[in-house]
This record gives sequence, C-alpha cells and structure tokens, in this order.
Amino acid sequence: MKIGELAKRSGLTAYTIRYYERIGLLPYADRDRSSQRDYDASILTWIEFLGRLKATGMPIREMLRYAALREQGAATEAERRALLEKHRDRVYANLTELQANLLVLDNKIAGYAAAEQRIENGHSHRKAR
Amino acid sequence: MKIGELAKRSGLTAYTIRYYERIGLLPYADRDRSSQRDYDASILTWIEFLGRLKATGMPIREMLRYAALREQGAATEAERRALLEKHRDRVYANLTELQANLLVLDNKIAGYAAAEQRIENGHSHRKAR
DNA sequence: CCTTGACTTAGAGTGTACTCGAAGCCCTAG
DNA sequence: CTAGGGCTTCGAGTACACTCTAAGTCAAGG
Repeated sequence: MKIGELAKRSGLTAYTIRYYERIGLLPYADRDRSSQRDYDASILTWIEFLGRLKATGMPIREMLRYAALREQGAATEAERRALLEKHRDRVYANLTELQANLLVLDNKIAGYAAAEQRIENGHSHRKAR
Repeated sequence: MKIGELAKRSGLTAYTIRYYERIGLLPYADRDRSSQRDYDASILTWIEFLGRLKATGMPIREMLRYAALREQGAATEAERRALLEKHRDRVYANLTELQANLLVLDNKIAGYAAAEQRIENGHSHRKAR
C-alpha cells in the first residue's frame, strides 16, 4: 500500500505520515524500486493505537518514548506497561475533571434557560399556575 | 487587587492576564493613578469560568465570542446559551470517546500484565494448579 | 534621598504539532 | 511518446496559546 492509500485508510494526511516517520513515531517504511513507501496493512493497527494515545492527550514526546521501547522488542514490555499505566492515571484524572466541568456547564445553561423562561412569562403577562 | 495578587489567586501568570486583556478575553482593567491595573475580586469568577471552558477544550476564538456577547449585556443571553450548549455537546462526545479510549488502554495494560505473569511462571518452572 | 520590587508597554520568542511549497522522479493511460 | 498524477526530499511556513525581554515608571521602606 502506498502513502496515499494509507492516508485514506488511517485518516492521517500523507504529510502527517511522512512527518511521523521523520520523527520516529512510525518505523522507517520500506520503499519500492522507485523509492516510494510501501506499507503493510499491519501499520494501521499501530497508527490506530497512536491515535488513541493522541486522543487521550499524550504528547508526541511520550509517544516517541513508547515507540522507541517497542522497537527494542519484548524486553521493554514492563517499561511500556508502566508508561501506559502512568498515562492512564492521568487520563482518568482528566476525565473526572471533565465530568465536573460538564456539570458546571450544564448548570450555567440551565441558568440561561430559567432566565429565558422568566422573560417569556414577563412578556406574555402570564402567571405561573 | 493588583495584577500580581490576581495572578496568585487565579492561578494564571501576570503575563497571561495581560495577554487575555489584550485579546479581549478579560475586560480592560481600571488603572490606578500610576497606571497599574486594579482588579475587583469579581473578576475571579469570570477567570474561573474561562478556565472551565479552556479545560473542556474550547479554543480561545470561541471564548472571545462568548466574552464579546457578555460585554453586550443581557440581550445576548440566548446566543450565549446556544454557544454553551453547542460546546457542551462537543465536550460530552469527547468525554464518551475518552472513556472508550480509556477502556482500550486498560485492556492493553492488562495484556502486558498477563504477559509478565506468563514470564514469571516460566522462569520459576511452576505449573498452574 | 535612594534602592527595591512590582508594575507598565510594545513587540519578539517559544513549544507543539503539523502543513505546505518547490523541484524533481517515475509509472500508467491515451 | 507524452501528459497526468502520485510520489520523493528538504526546508520553510502556519496556528495556537502563551511567555518573556527591554526599557522605563512609580510607590514604599530604610
């Protein structure tokens, strides 16, 4: 699979894929005889995982660390696990905070809704029954 | 309250407070006779709310829109409400996605844990009982 | 009076993560 | 055989949100 195809399937742009390879987030891809990148479908699994790390707010620096450990093989699994656990805990904390903020947002919105209600009642000169 | 004090109380740096004022996220602060910003404690409520918008991923552009509406008074409440509702829905979607990613992360970690367990069993030449 | 430290402004610099432009190569279809 | 499209590399440019520097002002304490 060439880069354009991979871009379509992964949701990344070809620019981003090259960028990720340049910085080491994606392994250096094999090239065909005209120097074009030729990808195996298995790369998609890795890209998807990277997407999850990104979606949960992991900075590229840390993904790079994980990617480097992965390249070094099975001996680094404990460290990879530790890295993910640390990240998961941060994500969890973040999630909790997000839920709290969502509640505040909901209350604020409810406040606006109540205000609108009062205005409507006022405008129509109706009383609550 | 001067800017240093507000910085301490709000958790923003003085740089950030000036930056926010410059771009219109904070109202232009009154100055004392030596041109120093003199804040009323009520600004803290607004800064805290901005913090929540930020923590839930609202870009500054949109906070600016909200801030501008707020400056225009009560007539813009419906629009402000709509803006917040739109944002809340995005946050909610984001939250849901985050939870899903957290689950995947947990599974991945569990996978590493299981692998470690297998290695330990192998090393000690013990059998499951 | 003089130093110290917090403040002022305008504008430049930083970090993160892309995103794109330029110039050129190579395969396929007409 | 040639035009088109997708690919290559390298390096520059962009967007966002700060973050800091420089040069100067000002009020209070010793």
